[in-house]
Amino acid sequence: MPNQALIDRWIELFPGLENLDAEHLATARGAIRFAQLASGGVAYHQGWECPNYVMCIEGTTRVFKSSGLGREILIYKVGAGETCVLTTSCLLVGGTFPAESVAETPARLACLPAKTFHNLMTDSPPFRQFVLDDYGHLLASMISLIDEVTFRGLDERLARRLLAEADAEGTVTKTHQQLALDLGSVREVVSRYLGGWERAGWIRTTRRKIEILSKADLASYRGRTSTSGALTE
Amino acid sequence: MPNQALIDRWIELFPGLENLDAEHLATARGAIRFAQLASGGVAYHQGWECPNYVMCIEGTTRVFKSSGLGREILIYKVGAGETCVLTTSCLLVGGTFPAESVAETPARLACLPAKTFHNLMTDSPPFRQFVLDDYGHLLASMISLIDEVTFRGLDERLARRLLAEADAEGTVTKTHQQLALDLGSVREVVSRYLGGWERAGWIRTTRRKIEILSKADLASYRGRTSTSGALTE
DNA sequence: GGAGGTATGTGACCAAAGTCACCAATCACG
DNA sequence: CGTGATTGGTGACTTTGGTCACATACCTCC
Repeated sequence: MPNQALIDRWIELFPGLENLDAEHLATARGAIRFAQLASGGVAYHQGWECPNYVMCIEGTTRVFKSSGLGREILIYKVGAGETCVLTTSCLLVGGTFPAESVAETPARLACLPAKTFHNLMTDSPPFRQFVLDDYGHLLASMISLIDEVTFRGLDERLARRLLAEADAEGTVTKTHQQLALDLGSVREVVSRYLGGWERAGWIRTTRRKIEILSKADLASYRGRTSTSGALTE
Repeated sequence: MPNQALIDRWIELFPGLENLDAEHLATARGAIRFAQLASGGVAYHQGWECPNYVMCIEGTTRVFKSSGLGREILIYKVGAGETCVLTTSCLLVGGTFPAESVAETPARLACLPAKTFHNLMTDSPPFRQFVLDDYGHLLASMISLIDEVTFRGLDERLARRLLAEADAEGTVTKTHQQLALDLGSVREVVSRYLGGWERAGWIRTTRRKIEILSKADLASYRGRTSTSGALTE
């Protein structure tokens, strides 16, 4: 894809950028670089320096924390039109990347060099707004992740995850192993719950694919733990 | 305490503010308000609007997420000289407070009204720097919390927590119940581990107090889970 | 110095989730 | 087709951590 086409696509995907004045937008256009990641390619390893502000143009990237072998937990995903918010944190504080980031599908990324990022943060209020909005949303989603991991059962989290991963037809194209990695658990446990739900007629599973038959049952599913109804009283 | 003394104390505690130019600092001084919280007083409830940027002058505040009754998990604490970073997020994104914030000891807070906060964010680069530095650190600490909750045993987390709460003499002045709430667990389990460590001679416990006798043992303690040594290889 | 509140110790039990060890499908590809 | 790799299914077992039910302590305050 020629560079000009990429720039157009980039601007189109991030409408927040249209509020920049001409001068700042020109600066951004001039400095932006594009990178292509194959599926499974590593965008960041834990501990890496963060030389760019990264926006995703195409494909998706998983950002996760990995344990001493075998287990991982998904922190968030970055899709087209979203930014890799952890890079923001690195850039702001000057630290290193605190997690792993790997392309889930082939991905194309727009990278704004740190220097340009900092200049724009200083000079352009709309750019600041653009960056900090995303950041705030990530924080909120991380708090809700902490809440889920601490207080909700794996079954409940799995149900949510299925709904989150489902496409428009209600199909999730993932292996049990991949779901387990998203949740910080292991395959056997995921398989067990899915098996139960299949027997209950809520889903149908085939190799690499899970069809959701009863969105409602999954959505209202609460592990035995739940007192959450009482919360709002 | 007279207002002037509070202002002095505030400026002293937040040296980052000294980089503001005279004009902006004067704006801040003019707008700042002080609030006093009794121990156990609520600074924020989940879902509240966030009308102020909050800095802590004295005492400490716990920011935690609470489950459907009885359980909580500590997200971070705010001590003198620190800011309540979640309020930053609320202010920047315009959302509501996503957790609870309660004074652990009597606390005095400096509050900068949202309007002044936004003006300073726009006009003063040093103020921005001041705010965003803190903001970035919170993300890193939340990721490490997610990691701990997901992959580490409660015993290991308890050991860390004791070390974190210990004063210079190695004494932790907290009840088992309070420790349990910090960790998102329950008293009985905490008591069990403490009992074991007391028998092992690592700590000595008395009512409301835990003395750490062997910092080294606690610090190197790893639940049975640990592959973490293998991580770095 | 007793009464009542607060904090802790503990045993018995249970449930959730991880581990281990297989086996059975399914698929890709030569 | 047939062989090997990937994926999923399942039973048996262990560990961790939460629940319940009490029994003590200890501390405060009249």
